This record gives sequence, structure tokens and C-alpha cells, in this order.
Amino acid sequence: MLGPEGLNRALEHLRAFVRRKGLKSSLVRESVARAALEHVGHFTAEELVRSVRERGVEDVHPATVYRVLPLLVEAELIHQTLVSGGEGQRYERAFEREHHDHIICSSCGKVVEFHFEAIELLQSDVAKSLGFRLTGHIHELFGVCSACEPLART
Amino acid sequence: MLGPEGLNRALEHLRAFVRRKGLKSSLVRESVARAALEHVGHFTAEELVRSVRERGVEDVHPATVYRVLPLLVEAELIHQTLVSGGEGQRYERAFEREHHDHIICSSCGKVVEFHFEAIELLQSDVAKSLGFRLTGHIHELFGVCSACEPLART
DNA sequence: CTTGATGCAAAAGTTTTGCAATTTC
DNA sequence: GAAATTGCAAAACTTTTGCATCAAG
Repeated sequence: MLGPEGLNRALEHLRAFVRRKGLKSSLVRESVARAALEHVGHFTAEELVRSVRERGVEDVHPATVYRVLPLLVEAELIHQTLVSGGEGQRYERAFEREHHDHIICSSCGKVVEFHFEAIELLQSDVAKSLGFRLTGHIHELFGVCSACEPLART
Repeated sequence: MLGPEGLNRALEHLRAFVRRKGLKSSLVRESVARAALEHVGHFTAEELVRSVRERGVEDVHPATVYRVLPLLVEAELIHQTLVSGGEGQRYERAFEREHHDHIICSSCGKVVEFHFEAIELLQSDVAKSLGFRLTGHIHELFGVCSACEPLART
């Protein structure tokens, strides 16, 4: 959860980013940013359009959201996430959040975040040993959560 | 590379699979399977259509490829892969291949496969500690390869 | 000769784009 | 007022689907 102060910091960050790029600020874009930043969990472009609309104040056209999303990514307010397939590209807030990966229950769809430093370190080692300078990664685990597997419980 | 004998084993495997499911064998499907199995590296549905056509013998309609691909996945002749975004779902051969993940150079697009048992083991640990039975994963690293980074070489 | 496989065309779903109207600076 | 942003409609792209025809067992 990003509190009201965090939201302000994020919007200020966005304004500075926009200024730096020689672009203009805009109400609509900030509405989209607000909806994205306060969205719980992952969201698609379409869901974001709905979120903005549900907040009542502004209304956004899907095309605009599709134009704003890459900008928010570039400003590092949000990240693209995978959370496997389905309906289109997903995003989640990145601003003032720690890095994490996901494990998804194939049965109920539950998504749990995890962060394991040991894995992160090994990733760097792998990259280094292959002659790469690591800049990012996608890591998603699939499984069946305990709630979905009342069977086979030892 | 899958040699001619491997190809035969794969096709026989497919035939058995098809029989087991109560479906029928077909020339076209086997052409698609052959093209997929002998394809070097990753491929999309569209590329597979081209590959089949280039082999000259058969010709396949895209719709057919889209219908065949899930079957080949189910038969475990191929796997879906990510190899980040771009034009549609990608696949690669799975038959008689070890599991591996990918690291991709963001600059030149080079894809290198890797397999690190330590990471695989940690993944299981993570899943277990979160109450999941692990069934699969996507793991893709991004970076800049040595060829693309003549600068910053220490 | 019954059932599955295929081609084709049309549809569906997501994302992009050209353009006129609007907002921002 | 010049330039960026937005909405709208149309296009682009990938994938799916209904249906008539073809091929397999």
C-alpha cells in the first residue's frame, strides 16, 4: 500500500521526469498514474481504464492509457510483470517497493511475492560466468498452493 | 540439434500420443512437428508456417499451426518459452533436451542458455517454504553481453 | 462411412496509429 | 501561439472459431 504521502512523492517524481524530458504535465496522465499507483496487485491496461473511471473524476480513453503506460514504466513508477499469460501485458507499482518475484498457484491463481537474496546472487554469478552484465530478470514460479492440495499432504 | 534418428523417435512419440488420445495421425501435423523439431532456436507460430512452407513438401495454414502447437506442447515435443516479449508466443524443442533457462543480451538480442542446479534447488526451497508444490517456472535474465560492451571492461 | 483434421474467412482481443480537437506552457 | 496530449476511429497483429471439405481409420 502506498499512502497519500507516497502518492505525492510519486507524482512529484513523475512531474520532474516529465519536465526533464521536455514534455508537459497533464491532468489525465496524472489520473492514470494515480490509479496505477494505488491499484492493489497487478493490472492490465484495460483494468486501469476501469480504475480511472471508477474514481469518477476523470475519464480516460484506452488509447491514452496505452500511451501513458510506457511513460510510467520509463519513470519507474510501475514495472511490467509477467504473472503468466492471459489477457495482455500486466503491470504493478514499482515506486517505493522492493524488488520481488512471483509464485502463482495454477489451480486458484493466487499470486505470492517472494524475494530470496541467495537466488538473486546466483543470478549475478550466472550472468557473470556467461560474460553478461546483468541488468534485469523475470522469475516466475508455478505450483499448487497448500489450499488447493488437500490431497498428497504428508 | 536433433538428428534424423531423434526426429523419428519424436514422430513415433507423437503418433503414440495421438493414438492414446483417440485422435488421428495426419501428414500435415507431422510436417508441422518436423519443422518445429528441426527448427534452430526459438520460433513463433508464424515462423513455423514459413518453415513448413520452405521445406516445400507440404503447405500449412496458420490456423492449423495454431491448432497443432498446443498438441505438440501437450505431447512434450516442444515447450512454450518467453524469450521476452516481441511478436507473439515463442516455442522451442523440448524433446530429448535438458531443461534450461535463458539469458538475453538487450543490445544484440543474443540468447544464451544456462542451467544452474543451485538455482533450481533454491527455487524448490522457496516454493516449499511458501506452501507450494513447484510444478514449473520461467526464469529469464537480461543483460549486456561482452561483445556489446567494449566499454567498462575492467 | 464415421470422425477427426484442414483451409478459409470471419471474428475476437489487444495494442498502435493518424488526425483533429484540446490542453499545457 | 507553439507544442504536447487526448479522444476517436481505423488499422495492425496475433490468435481463435464456425463451417464446409478433405483425409484417416
